[in-house]
Amino acid sequence: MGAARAVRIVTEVAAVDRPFDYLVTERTDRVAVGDRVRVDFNGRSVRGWVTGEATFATDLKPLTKWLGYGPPASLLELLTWASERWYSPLSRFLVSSSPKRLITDLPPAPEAKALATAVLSGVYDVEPGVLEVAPTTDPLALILAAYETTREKEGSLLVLVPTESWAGRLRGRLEQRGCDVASGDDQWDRMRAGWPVVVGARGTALAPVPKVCGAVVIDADDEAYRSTAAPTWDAVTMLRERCRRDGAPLWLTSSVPSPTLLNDGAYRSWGDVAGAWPKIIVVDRRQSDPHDGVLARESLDAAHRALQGGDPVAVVVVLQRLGDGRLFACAKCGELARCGQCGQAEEEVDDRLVCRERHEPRANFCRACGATNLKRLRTGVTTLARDVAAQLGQEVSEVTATNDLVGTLERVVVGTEAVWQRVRHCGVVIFVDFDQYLLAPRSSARRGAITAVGKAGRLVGPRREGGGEVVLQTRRSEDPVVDALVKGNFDEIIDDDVKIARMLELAPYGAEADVSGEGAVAFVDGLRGAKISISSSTSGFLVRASDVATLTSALRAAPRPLAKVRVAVH
DNA sequence: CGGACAAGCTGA
DNA sequence: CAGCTTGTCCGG
Repeated sequence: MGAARAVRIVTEVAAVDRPFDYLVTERTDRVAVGDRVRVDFNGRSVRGWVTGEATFATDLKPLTKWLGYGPPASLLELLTWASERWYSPLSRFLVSSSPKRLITDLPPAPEAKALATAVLSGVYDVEPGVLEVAPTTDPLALILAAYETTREKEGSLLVLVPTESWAGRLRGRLEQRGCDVASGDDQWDRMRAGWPVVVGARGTALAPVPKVCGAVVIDADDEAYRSTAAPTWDAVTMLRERCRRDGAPLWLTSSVPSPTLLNDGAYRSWGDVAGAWPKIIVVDRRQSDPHDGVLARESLDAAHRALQGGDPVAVVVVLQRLGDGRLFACAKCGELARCGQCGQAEEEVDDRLVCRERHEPRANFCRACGATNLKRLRTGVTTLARDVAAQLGQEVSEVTATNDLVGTLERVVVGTEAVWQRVRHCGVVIFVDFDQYLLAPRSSARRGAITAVGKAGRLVGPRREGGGEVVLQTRRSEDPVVDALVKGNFDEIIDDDVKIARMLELAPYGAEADVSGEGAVAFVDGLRGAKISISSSTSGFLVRASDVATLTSALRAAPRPLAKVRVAVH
């Protein structure tokens, strides 16, 4: 009979974010750190996790039952770090790296096999770090290179892509080349057993592999890598920390690396960047005939060229609707109505022009030529589709996130950015109103504009291979973003964004958290005295600090009010 | 979170 | 003052 044993338990009850000790009995003596257990907690039976060993005491209650495997012990420290980093109960992260169904058996993991030499011939060494990669460049060679360089080391290679459907396709391609891949919640047991490769979306950053030997994140700036629900953790920050702890290399790709991604480091180009961007045609709508329809003459020409080709879907027309705001432009000279202070698009309210921030409401006239005749520019997808159909003399399919129509699309598709999900290839993508990106009231708008063109590029193919075309209809042809897209060179944009982030102390040169909910006022009140600044925002408060550590320690030190508070640490 | 128990409110 | 609501505390 061995010494009596006790373990530390964190329960599923997220509101009680603190461990409790329980006694290990004969029927629960197989428990290990990380495992799922059932305990009697204040009179009710709840599930929990073993987070560590505890010192024996006589007044402890016994564990009720061993339920199955949970995250490996080696992952618990990272999860604890994450709960502090994003101001969250530990149980939230324990759930994220636990299986949906209980797992009581683990399969033996295979060894990481060498790739066939035929496959390897196209693979070359790539140093870890941030890689600038054109959107049409196939990342498979990079992933295979990462696999080959880490294969002999102990642990699993994590490969992240923005969507599950991409992960499914990538998985098949890696298996074809001889990799043993685990992906999806139904293969949680394989990950827990330490499968050589794990492929998936955001959640893969918390895959229950015991050790990471390397990680690759494709399109690391994609918004899909950040959780929109609290805790608002992001896969890149998580993997940086995970790889640092496991001494594993990390490869991050992006077509326009953000300051956060660069994180004070440098980036290198991978492959032919400029030539792998699509061919761009800029159409300045200030100069086009005002009697033209939504598509300018040059856009119509490009559409007709595409319709000559064999693509089932030849033409994609994209309209990004950002809120209900409408753009106004001068009916005479075509210049956009923009705020003199912030440069954002203005809209008409009570016969006056105001920007979103209501900086300086002003009389209804054009700054450029003084004309008082302004016209509304924005249209919805349905009216746009009708106009495009009339202009091209073709049947048109509408694609938006809400109308997930199944079946075949017409050769001309009009829609929001939901089209990237529906169409795989086409001859031309036309952004009817590219200014919607350029003038979006977000600091990341410039990169958002470039990313959107990159997604369009995936449909039409790279310029070097004589792919299709991307048409940008704009009133801001002189914009540096448009210029960079035409050249396929984003160095200036990337450097500028870093300078702006430094100047404004945006991430990674400063840290921010949104505080909202009923108890936000009381919570923010309790933050006084800490080295932080507090300002009100649309949803509540914006709390800022010089760095993440200062921010999270201030948040943790503040008393939690009874009313609900949502804290989103960026 | 949710049960336990205490303190406050109400009505015949 | 029973019977109910609302508040506060605490869990191993």
